[in-house]
Amino acid sequence: MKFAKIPMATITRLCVYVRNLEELLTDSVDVISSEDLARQCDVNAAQIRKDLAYFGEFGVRGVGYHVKDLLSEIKDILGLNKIWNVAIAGIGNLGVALLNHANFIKHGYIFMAAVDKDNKKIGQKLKNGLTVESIEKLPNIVKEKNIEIGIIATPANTAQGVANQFVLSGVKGILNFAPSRIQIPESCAIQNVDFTMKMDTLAYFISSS
Amino acid sequence: MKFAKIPMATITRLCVYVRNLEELLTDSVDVISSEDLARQCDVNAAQIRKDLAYFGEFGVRGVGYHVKDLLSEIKDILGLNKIWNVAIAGIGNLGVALLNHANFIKHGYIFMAAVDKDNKKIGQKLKNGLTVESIEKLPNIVKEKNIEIGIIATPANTAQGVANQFVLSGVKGILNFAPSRIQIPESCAIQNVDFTMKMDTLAYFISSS
DNA sequence: TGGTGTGAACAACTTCACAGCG
DNA sequence: CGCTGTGAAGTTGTTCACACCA
Repeated sequence: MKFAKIPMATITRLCVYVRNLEELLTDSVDVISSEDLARQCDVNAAQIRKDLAYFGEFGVRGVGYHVKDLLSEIKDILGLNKIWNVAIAGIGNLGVALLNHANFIKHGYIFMAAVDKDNKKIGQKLKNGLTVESIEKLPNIVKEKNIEIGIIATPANTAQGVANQFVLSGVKGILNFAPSRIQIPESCAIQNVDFTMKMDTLAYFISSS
Repeated sequence: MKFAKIPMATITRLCVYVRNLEELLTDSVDVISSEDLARQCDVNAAQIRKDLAYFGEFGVRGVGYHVKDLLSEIKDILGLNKIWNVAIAGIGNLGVALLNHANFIKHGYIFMAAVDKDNKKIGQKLKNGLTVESIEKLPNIVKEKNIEIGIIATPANTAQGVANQFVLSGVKGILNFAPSRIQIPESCAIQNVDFTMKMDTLAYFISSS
C-alpha cells in the first residue's frame, strides 16, 4: 500500500486522529482499537485502518493501537514533530488574532515575522515581541529567518499580490485567510481558510431545511 | 433532477460561483458560458451545468447564462438574498476580528449581539455599537433579536458548552471557530472553521514533497 | 450554429467482510 | 480469540459525449 495516491480526505482525518489521540493521551489511555477511536472521531473503523495503511502498519492484531506510538507516527507523517517558522502578512484585527492564537504554538508553529504594507503599522511593536516590518523586506526576512510558511491575513484584493511576494521569497506553503482564490505555482502548497464561504454554506442549510 | 440528494461539494462550488459572478457583474459582463465560468472558477464546465441542474434550468442554449440572473438565482438557492441576524460568543482577539470583518456585512450577516462569560468583558462597548453581554442572557437575546446564526469564537474547551447554549436558545446554525468538533442535534446546522487543521494539512504537503 | 442539460461511462472514495496474525 | 490489514463490493461524485433547443 506504500505507493498509492493518498486522498485529501485521508490527510484531513489524520489531523482529526491527532487531536483525539492527544486527548486520549491526556486521559492516560494506553491502547485503543480502531472501533473505539472511530466512535470518538465520528468515522468508520475500516476508514481509520485504511487511512493508516497508506503509511504503514502501526497496530497490533488482536490488541489495537498504542496511543502514544500512533500519535507520534501520525505526527511524523503530518510533519508535526518539528518547529515551523511562520511569517504573517496583514496585521489587522485578524492578523493580530492569529498572532496571539495559542493553538499555533502548541503544534509547533512559531511566528518569526509580521509584515504589512501600511506605513502606520510598520515599526509597531507586537505583544509577542515582534516588530511589524515592511512587506518589501519579505525576501530578506524569509531567507534570514528560514521561514517556510506564510499566512495571508490581508483583504481579498491584495491577497494575490502578497501571495506572489511570498512565492518569490521562497516560502513552501501559504495559509490564505483572504476570501479569494489565489493562483500560485505547484511548487508552493496552499490551504484556504474561507469563513465567508462557510457562512454561506450555513445559510444554505438553514434556508433549505 | 429536482429531488436528488445534493452533494456537499456542490454547495461549496455554488459559493465559488457567487464570488466569481459578483466579479463579472462588477466588470459589466452580461453573459457567460459554462466553459468560461469554469475556467474562472477552476472547475470543469460540465460540473457547473450539473451543479445548477440540481436546482433548475438557468441557462439559454446556444448562448450561456445571464450573469445577473444566474447570480440572483444562486443567491436565492443559498439564502443570500436576505438579512441574517448573528450573535457571536467569545469576544477575544478572534471575536473582535470577526465582528469587524467587512465581508460578513457584504453578504447580509449582521451582528446583533456579542456575548462572553468573562465579567471583565461584559459591559464593554464595541466599535460597531454593540455592548458585550453575559452569555447567560443568550436565550433572551436570541428570542428578542431574532437571531438565527451563532458564531463560536471561544477556546476549544468551552466550545461545546457554548454550543449547547446556542442550541437551547434556538439558533438554527452555528459557525464554529474553536479547534474542536462539537456535538449538536440534527435540527441545528453546523460548519467548522478549523484553521489549525488547515495549518497541519499544509505542514503535511510541505513535508512530503 | 453553439452552448445547455443530461444519461452513461468513469474515477474516487468508503464500507464490507474476512483472511491472517499476535 | 480479537483486532488489524486489505481485496472486493458498494457508493458517491466527476467527466464525457451528445441529443436537444434557442
